[in-house]
Amino acid sequence: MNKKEAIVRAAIQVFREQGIDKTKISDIVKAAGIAQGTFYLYFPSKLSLMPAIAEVMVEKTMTIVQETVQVNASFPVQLTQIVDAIFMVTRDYHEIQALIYSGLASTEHLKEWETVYAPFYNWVSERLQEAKADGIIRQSINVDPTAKLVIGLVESAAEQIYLYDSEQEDQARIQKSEVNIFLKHALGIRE
Amino acid sequence: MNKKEAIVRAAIQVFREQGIDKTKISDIVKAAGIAQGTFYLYFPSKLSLMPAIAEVMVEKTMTIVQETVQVNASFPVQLTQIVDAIFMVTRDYHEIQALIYSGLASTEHLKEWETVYAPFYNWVSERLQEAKADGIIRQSINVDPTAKLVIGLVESAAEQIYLYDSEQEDQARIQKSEVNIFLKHALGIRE
Amino acid sequence: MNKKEAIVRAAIQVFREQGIDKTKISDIVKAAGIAQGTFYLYFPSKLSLMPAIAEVMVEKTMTIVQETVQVNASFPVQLTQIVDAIFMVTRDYHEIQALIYSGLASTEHLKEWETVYAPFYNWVSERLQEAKADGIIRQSINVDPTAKLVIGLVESAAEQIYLYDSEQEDQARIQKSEVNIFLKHALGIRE
Amino acid sequence: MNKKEAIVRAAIQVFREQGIDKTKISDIVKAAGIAQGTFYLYFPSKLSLMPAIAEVMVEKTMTIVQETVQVNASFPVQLTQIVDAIFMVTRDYHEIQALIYSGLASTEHLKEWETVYAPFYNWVSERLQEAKADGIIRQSINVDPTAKLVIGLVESAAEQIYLYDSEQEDQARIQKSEVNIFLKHALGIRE
DNA sequence: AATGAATGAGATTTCATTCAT
DNA sequence: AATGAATGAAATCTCATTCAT
Repeated sequence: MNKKEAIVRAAIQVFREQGIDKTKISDIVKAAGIAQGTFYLYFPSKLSLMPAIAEVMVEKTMTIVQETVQVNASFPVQLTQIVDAIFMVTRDYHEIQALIYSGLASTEHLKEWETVYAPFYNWVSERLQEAKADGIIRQSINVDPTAKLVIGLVESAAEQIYLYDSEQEDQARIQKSEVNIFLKHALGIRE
Repeated sequence: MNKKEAIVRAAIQVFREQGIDKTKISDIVKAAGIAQGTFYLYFPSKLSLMPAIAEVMVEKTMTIVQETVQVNASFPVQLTQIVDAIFMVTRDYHEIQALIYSGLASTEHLKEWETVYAPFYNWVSERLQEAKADGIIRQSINVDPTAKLVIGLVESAAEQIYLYDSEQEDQARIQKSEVNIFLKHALGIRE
Repeated sequence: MNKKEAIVRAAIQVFREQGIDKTKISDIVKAAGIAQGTFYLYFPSKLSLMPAIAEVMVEKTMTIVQETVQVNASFPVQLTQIVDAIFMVTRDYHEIQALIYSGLASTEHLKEWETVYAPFYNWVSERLQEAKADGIIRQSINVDPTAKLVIGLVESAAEQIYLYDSEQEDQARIQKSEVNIFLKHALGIRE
Repeated sequence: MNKKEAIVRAAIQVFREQGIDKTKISDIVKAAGIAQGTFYLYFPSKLSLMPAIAEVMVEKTMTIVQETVQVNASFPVQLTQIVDAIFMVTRDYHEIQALIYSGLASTEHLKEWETVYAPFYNWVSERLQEAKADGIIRQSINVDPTAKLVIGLVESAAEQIYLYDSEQEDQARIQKSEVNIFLKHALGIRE
């Protein structure tokens, strides 16, 4: 069994349950079923876990997105699917997103953050590029920065709902609909 | 002199300088010029400062926004001014925003958060309402949820820039321009 | 209203509820309905309360004893009444007795202790003196030390019961009966 | 080397020297020769030491009693030896007895107290049983409750002397003599 | 006499980290 | 590689006491 992976898994679980600040290394090792000292064979500190956690989270995000978004669907449909996917990830992992955010921010691991998140930005960027090439969205769009804006917009919209309560599916449906309309206009979608 | 206020002021300052994790209560009281025990007269812990800090931050935001946005300007101009203002606040206080976010999230003060942010949401909502009444933006807009989307979008765009480095004015200018165009289409602004 | 008395009353109440160690001066003043600083106008410290509390306790004890013991009763009857009275006091105030004991012990107020308890010792001593004069108990008895032994014996017997639970009336009845027989022989009572 | 035992040993020593109130945990760990944090590995607080201390104290008492009381001596002689032993223990450890008493009383460890004291009660009870079988004491005696009365009587008599001053050997001799006579009659000893 | 906010020395407590096994 | 008891520096927190009002 891979101890490093066990540590990361356990950390995600414990962080979600009690927050990053209140979590002691001893909580993590207990959850991982390993000895206190073993932790230090793999990570020099609590914060150094963050990039590894971030990586796992981005993988999860990508998995959910790719499971949700149909390759052959039209761009407008794909866009609503992306929104669905991001809402889903936010609902299930918003505590982790927050802690990655503040955990990375409070260290010198910041540069790794961009690298880690890059695959998701790129993937959306590519979708936008295709849509632009197909003439489905306005031609004035710069795909790279716009991809980031879209992801930021949707994530923040989802957080506004799920920050308080992850059981808000009614609210979430309304918010998603608002986001879709907002995006349709922002991107100048022609149907 | 109001000690409670002094504590909050000092906490914001010290948190900005050294981050929330590295800040000891003793740093805060030193900066506030009060005795260690006095802190506990007003706050039971470091995290319980968060709602009070959030309140001050929203006040600061409102002040900057109202100083930046001209009352008589047209809505499109006001919108770019709102974007400028949010970027400004984010640049100067992104550490605080991050910590409010994770600080609130890791406690049970979540419900207070909506209340605290409400004035800002409302203010933008009113601007949108006026613009809608004047026929400047598309009539299909629901002003309340859209106000939240707009603020979330701009904040997340600003954070993408300033999270790494608050000296990125060139990058910021480009990002703001992207946001403005994005918003112009999203809101269906007619000039 | 007499503040000093209010403080002593409040202290007894709070000490009984939470023990001497866990009781802060702030708890006492809160219960007494006075300001923190006022305490120090009457007592220089928490432990300096002890002699005053002890005095009140001995008064209570004497009151109960004198209400229970009939002046005209024969000595053997009076003795069982004394046992009843001490059991009663111990049941209701054993926490206080313990804290007076340790409270006085941990200070330099020890000398006051003897003075404070003296009236009770003396009263029992007088009863023994009378009984001796009446030839009801053995003539070899030294009344003063024996009075102390009797009180010590009965108190310790009562504590053995009530230390754990003040609702032990069945157990208490048995124990009292044992004490009475023990004392009857110890004192050489002739009936 | 057993750290838990070292802590209890050190605590008894330091408590005797400076009293329970004035003793800091840091004093205990210093005396035990361990690190501050190690204390918390074994005990959550100063008061939680009490049951462990009580146990050691009862062991010490038993040891002294068994060293003092001669197995082949007649019961009357054994009884005076028991009195001697209890006076000795009280002289040397009255501070500890007081603190066990109030320390146990102020916590929820009360139930353990009976268990801890049981061996001593039983041992005296057995002596009484033998004496009763040998017809040396009155046949109406119930050995178990009487054992407790005897121990309580002697302890309280000893405390009356040594509470104030452990150098009172003259007083102690007189008091012991009083106790012996008192007991001789109470138990109906036939010589 | 009475108040109670403020104090700060000093206690408790935590927990990341080490290291002998 | 793995362990986990032990560490102790460094933090939090308490609360008796003061003192300006």
